[in-house]
Parts: sequence; structure tokens; C-alpha cells
Amino acid sequence: MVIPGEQALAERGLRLTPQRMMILEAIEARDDHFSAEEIYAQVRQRYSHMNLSTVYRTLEILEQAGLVTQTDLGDGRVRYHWTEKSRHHHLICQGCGQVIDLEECLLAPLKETLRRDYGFSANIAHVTIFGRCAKCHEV
Amino acid sequence: MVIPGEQALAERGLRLTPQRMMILEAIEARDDHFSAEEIYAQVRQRYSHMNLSTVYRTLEILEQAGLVTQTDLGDGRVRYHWTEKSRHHHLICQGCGQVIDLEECLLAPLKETLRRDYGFSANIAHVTIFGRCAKCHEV
DNA sequence: GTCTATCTGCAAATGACTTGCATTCACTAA
DNA sequence: TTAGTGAATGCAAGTCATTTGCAGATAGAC
Ligand SMILES: [Mn+2]
Ligand SMILES: [Mn+2]
Ligand SMILES: [Zn+2]
Ligand SMILES: [Zn+2]
Repeated sequence: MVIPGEQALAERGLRLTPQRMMILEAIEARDDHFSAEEIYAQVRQRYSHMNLSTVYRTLEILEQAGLVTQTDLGDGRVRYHWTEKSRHHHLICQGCGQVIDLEECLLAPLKETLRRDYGFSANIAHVTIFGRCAKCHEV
Repeated sequence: MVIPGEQALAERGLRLTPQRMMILEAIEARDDHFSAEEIYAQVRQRYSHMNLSTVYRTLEILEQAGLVTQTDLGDGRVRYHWTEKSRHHHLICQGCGQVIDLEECLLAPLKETLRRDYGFSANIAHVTIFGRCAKCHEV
């Protein structure tokens, strides 16, 4: 069983520990935006000795490798997303909580402007923008 | 002595306490991006009984009133800025730490797109975008 | 002046995340 | 195969900005 994440770890000279393999398996089974705590709980169902610190440390590595991206969905914890599953951004209404998904390309013009005018390579792979949706706008 | 902030408080039916007046005075004397702790320290030089919780609670109120805007400059605490002093955004290089200031209008096209295509009124008054500056790009 | 909901002060709590350190173990080179 | 070794894990404790519960104080209304 070859998991894409395992190859990425090997390429970077990182060790393929059972813990990392279990975390990778858990993450790749998900399509949503997970927190460290959620992955911890998920893996613990099959391996009750999983450690939360290890999850945090592994997620940090995966993020550096570009396998997952972070975003702040406004609930006070970092949420991750498996990069290859879909590239997108979010709008979140501070009135009703509605979450609108945006295509990746929506931020392309901004990214291009920053690169052209400032030589700045913006790290905006997975952004959440807060505001008010049409329904909640009048409030 | 009439401080603009005081009027805004009155208009919202909020009380004009000595603590709030001192915090307003401290904030309006600043042109930079201050944290709650910094305002606390500043006010305490003249009124040693100032309380940190009061500062946090006051800043929350001022933010709701639109008198200050928040941003995350990447140092693990919320930083505020007196709205009327200048409207801008930031680029921060994760390589060398350089901070580039952006004119407010740089995000206008994005804001307009979100409003037109999604009916979404984005709350992006004071944004910090992380990435790599031209010098640090090759790394 | 009186009244009362709002504010403040204080101390304790929160909670996501980090860290120090001893132990274990995945890789590598012989 | 087998040591050898630096990297990774487990655990418990720490961090620290921010929040909160509550009792007492007070701004503003009448
Ligand atoms: Mn997402
Ligand atoms: Mn700013
Ligand atoms: Zn809404
Ligand atoms: Zn740089």
C-alpha cells in the first residue's frame, strides 16, 4: 500500500514511522477541514496510544511539505486540508455562519498584482475571508 | 477636550468611564500597531490602577464601533490600529521579516468581485498577507 | 439624590499549542 | 545482519494571550 504522503516524507529524508503512516491514512480519508484534535481522535480509535503532540508535530511537517494547507475558519483552532483534494478559499458570513467556497483562481489576480508590483510571492493557498452575506448585509 | 472616540461611544449608548477615556487618549496618541498589553502599559504609567481586562474589553468595543481595526502581524497577539489614521494592508516576508505597507485600494478589486459575484460584503479593512519578498524568493 | 444596568477589578480559568527530556526506533553503513 | 546514531515519540509540564465569573463600584437617566 503506497500512500502519496509517504513518498513525500521519504523524499525529504523524513522517517516513515507507524505514527506518521496512521496520521497520513486518517488525513487522506477525509475531505473536510480537520483540526489536530480531530485527527488525534480519529487515529486513536484504532491505535489508542497515539499522542497529541505527535499529531501536532506531524501536521507541521506535512504543512511544510505542502501536503496540507492551513486556514482559520474562525473557531479558534488551526484547520487543515489535504492539498490535492481541492484548492479553494472560503467566505464566512459573520451574521449567519454560512460558508461559501471559492475557486482557487479568485485570488489569482491579487497574487499576480503582488508579484508584479512588489516582487512578493504571496502564500495564499487556502484563505478565509470574513464578512456579511447578501441576506445578512442589512444588519 | 473632545476626543472623537468619546462621541462614538456616546452615540452607541456606551458609558464614558475614566478608564475608557484614558484608553482612548492612549490609542489616539499612537500611529503604530499596538497590542492590548502595550496600551495597558502605556496607560499604567499615568494611572497605575488600570486593569488589563478593561483594556481588552474596551478594545473589543472600539473594534465593534469601527474605531480601530485588527490585524495579525504574526507575533501571536492581536494588533490594533486607529482606523482614521490610515487605511492600509501589509505584506510580511516570512524569510527576512520585512514589512511592506499596501494602499487600501489594493484589495478593492477583490472586494468588488466578491460583492458583485457573491453578494458578499467582505470585512477586509486591515489585512496582513504572508509570503516571500523578492530577495527571499529563491530560498 | 436615587436607582439600576453597565462597568470595573480581581483572581482564576481557558485551551490550543509547545516544549524539555528520557526513551525508543527508523534508517544507514559496515 | 547488526550495530550505531540522530531523529521521533510519549509524557507531563509549561506557555501565554485572552476570557470569564462575580462582587462591588458608578455613569447616566429620571
Ligand atoms: Mn478550505
Ligand atoms: Mn496596519
Ligand atoms: Zn449570512
Ligand atoms: Zn524577505
